[in-house]
Amino acid sequence: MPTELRPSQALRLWQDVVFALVLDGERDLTLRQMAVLLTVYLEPPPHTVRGLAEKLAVTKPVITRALDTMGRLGLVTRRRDDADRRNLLVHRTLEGALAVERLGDIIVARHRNLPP
Amino acid sequence: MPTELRPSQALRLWQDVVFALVLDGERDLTLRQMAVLLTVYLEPPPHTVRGLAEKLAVTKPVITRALDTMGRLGLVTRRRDDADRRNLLVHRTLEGALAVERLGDIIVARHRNLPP
DNA sequence: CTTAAATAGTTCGGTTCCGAAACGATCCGG
DNA sequence: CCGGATCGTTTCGGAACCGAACTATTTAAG
Repeated sequence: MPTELRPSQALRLWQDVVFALVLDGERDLTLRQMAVLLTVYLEPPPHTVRGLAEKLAVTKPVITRALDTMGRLGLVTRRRDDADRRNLLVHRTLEGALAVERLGDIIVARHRNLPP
Repeated sequence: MPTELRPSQALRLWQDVVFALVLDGERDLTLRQMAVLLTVYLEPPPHTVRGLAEKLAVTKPVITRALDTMGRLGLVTRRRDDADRRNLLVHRTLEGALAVERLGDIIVARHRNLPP
């Protein structure tokens, strides 16, 4: 575990990363969309609409729309579950993995440059 | 400066905090709105619409609308500058300071609970 | 005094997002 | 089979947000 982070440092880190995301100009993901993206890439599969909706405490259409948007951006794909064809499994993509990796690098870099 | 943060830890931290914000149920602030809020509370005054727009590389209406929303939520107030009455100075509020403080505490707590 | 520049706000058409409800597709127990 | 339950999507009206262009107020320059 890293050493303790002071509140002022934590806020500075958060501000730096938020700024990096905003300034990047690219399409801003909603906080909810970001939560979906990180869940898909950080937690073990399978990921279903129902499961994501429960985890985020939001309605299912929110997940459907988030997947629409992120699918358009190439960050995830949807595939039917052959075992139970009602289910829809969310899969990772190379592009999505790279985007998440970039986010991780941004956070690490801003954390490294934090004032003492 | 805290010890180095690994990318996997950084992403887990980001996910934890985003989840805390999403689950809080309260109306989600946009990333841009969050950037404005943190700038007002972490950087020295004065803060003008023009200055915030330049810093975020967005148009002025974006700032005006963000201040509208945050003003409705009681997170900031606007006051005319008596020295130059074209300017509008963004001021902090008690409620806003508490909200930012809560965010800092969330980040610190999630950082502390990070797996090794 | 008059004109140009600067500042913040407003209007416009279009896009995205929201929750609730209705909908079709699929599975399962009897 | 078949009726109910489950799953994801779509539809609906309403709200928020966006950039571009325009307006109103105030300052500064000539």
